Amino acid sequence: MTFRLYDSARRASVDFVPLVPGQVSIYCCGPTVQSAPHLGHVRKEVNFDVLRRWLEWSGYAVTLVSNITDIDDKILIKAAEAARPWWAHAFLFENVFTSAAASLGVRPPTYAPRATGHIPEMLELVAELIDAGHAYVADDGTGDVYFDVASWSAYGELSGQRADEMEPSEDAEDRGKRDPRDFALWKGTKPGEPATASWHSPWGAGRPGWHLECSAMAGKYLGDAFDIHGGGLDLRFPHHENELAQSRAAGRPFASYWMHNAWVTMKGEKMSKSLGNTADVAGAVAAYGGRAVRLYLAGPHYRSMIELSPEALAEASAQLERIDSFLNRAKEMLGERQAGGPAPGPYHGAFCDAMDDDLATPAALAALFGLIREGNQALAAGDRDTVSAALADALWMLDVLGLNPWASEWTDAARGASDDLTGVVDGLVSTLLAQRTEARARKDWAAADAIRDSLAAAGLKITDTPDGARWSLDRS
RNA sequence: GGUGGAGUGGCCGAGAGGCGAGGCAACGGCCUGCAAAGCCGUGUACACGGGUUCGAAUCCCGUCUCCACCUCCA
Repeated sequence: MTFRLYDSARRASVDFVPLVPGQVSIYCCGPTVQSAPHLGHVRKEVNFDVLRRWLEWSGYAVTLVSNITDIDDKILIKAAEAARPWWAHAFLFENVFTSAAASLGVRPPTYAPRATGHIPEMLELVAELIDAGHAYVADDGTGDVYFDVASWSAYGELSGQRADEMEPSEDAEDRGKRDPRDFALWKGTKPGEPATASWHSPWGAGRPGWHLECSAMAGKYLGDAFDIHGGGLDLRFPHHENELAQSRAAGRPFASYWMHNAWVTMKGEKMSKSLGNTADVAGAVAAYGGRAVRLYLAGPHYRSMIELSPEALAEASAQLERIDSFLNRAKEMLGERQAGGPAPGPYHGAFCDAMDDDLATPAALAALFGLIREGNQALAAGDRDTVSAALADALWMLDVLGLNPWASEWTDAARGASDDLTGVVDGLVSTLLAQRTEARARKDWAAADAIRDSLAAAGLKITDTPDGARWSLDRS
């Protein structure tokens, strides 16, 4: 079975055929680093990280480009409010964003180009568009350069919008636009803007428009034609429509497939800064752990809206406990013995089929849980071979999803965290557990339960196993 | 006005003409000193009204409700 994906442009699931056999090039719109990311922003990171991992496991060499928009109206405004230079503001939040993604096990993209580092490429694209008759310099002296939507008849092909049916823009800042639908490629510097936020161009000092950046950077890193363009559903129009128009109008084929993830909602409404209903990534990670948050974001299908609630995160956490409980018990049973190679069973095949079917993570998780049930049965029956195979395959599936607790992205994060006191707690708790074991041995249940209760009060869950008591953090 | 999406059992969440995805919760049983975990079992759900069909949550027609995009937005 080959990989199939839902192409937003064609509005259908189609077989994926890369431009170059064995290679996949992906451009995914990254953050505008104006403030800390919320869960909606990182959903995209997680979704596309899963895509990348699946393609890599499928044998493709993947190049993933995710840009950093580090110059933009909002950055200038927010930086001014914070009384810091815009470039310092942008870099600060780029770092916040990067660590938020890392805290969810998202691997860094192959390239993360910053808009400000690619002004020459952007100017080149603008020049091409002007030469081709698809862009014009505003005649009001502002130095703005606009894309001429009326000159590009295919405009609207991505979003299905017909230019003549659109609501007229109420943008008061139209300045020198010939048509309200035209969008800025280059913004002439306005009075009062920092001199550092201004670059020379043949049309006067200014800075790039948002849409222009992505086309220019995609072209530089992936070439005029590449495989997949991704981003949040809300970018489809106008941002992606504009990217597509300006790229094709400049003679560049651009993306073969468009993938858009749905957003995170709160009380049924889209999470967004303008609505003020955002949930901080760091807070969720602190409360539930990065893997639980990742599972919450990656579990539902990427094209489904997901509602954020404490219950939803708690459930993801409960699911993770079921997974980890099997992993840990299997590891204990097998000891140092390596998990066996996955003799691919029905669950393995079901998992792969699901992932090949437009990243159907819900069905993939169902396969994982089926495998875990099988593994738990084998555990109870003392069937080491089956446990070994189930463990190996479960770890493989978890690697695909970025949820393998023993993979470096999670073990490194734990090791690097200054507040990881696992070893310390283990030392303290083991003494108490030893006392409890003695109490149980002499059937002093009251004493044994008192120790368990006191540990529970401290937030630790104690589980008795045939090989002794185990403790874990109780996140429920 | 234009363009899309959604309404599934107590909850979350898949599926998209015919065998009850999966998870969480609940209940019963096994196991356990008791728990926990695990295992076994228990659910006849698809907004509403019609229609097509041997058969519809899935197709068609109509209705209602919700959300989003068309303006910065993952």
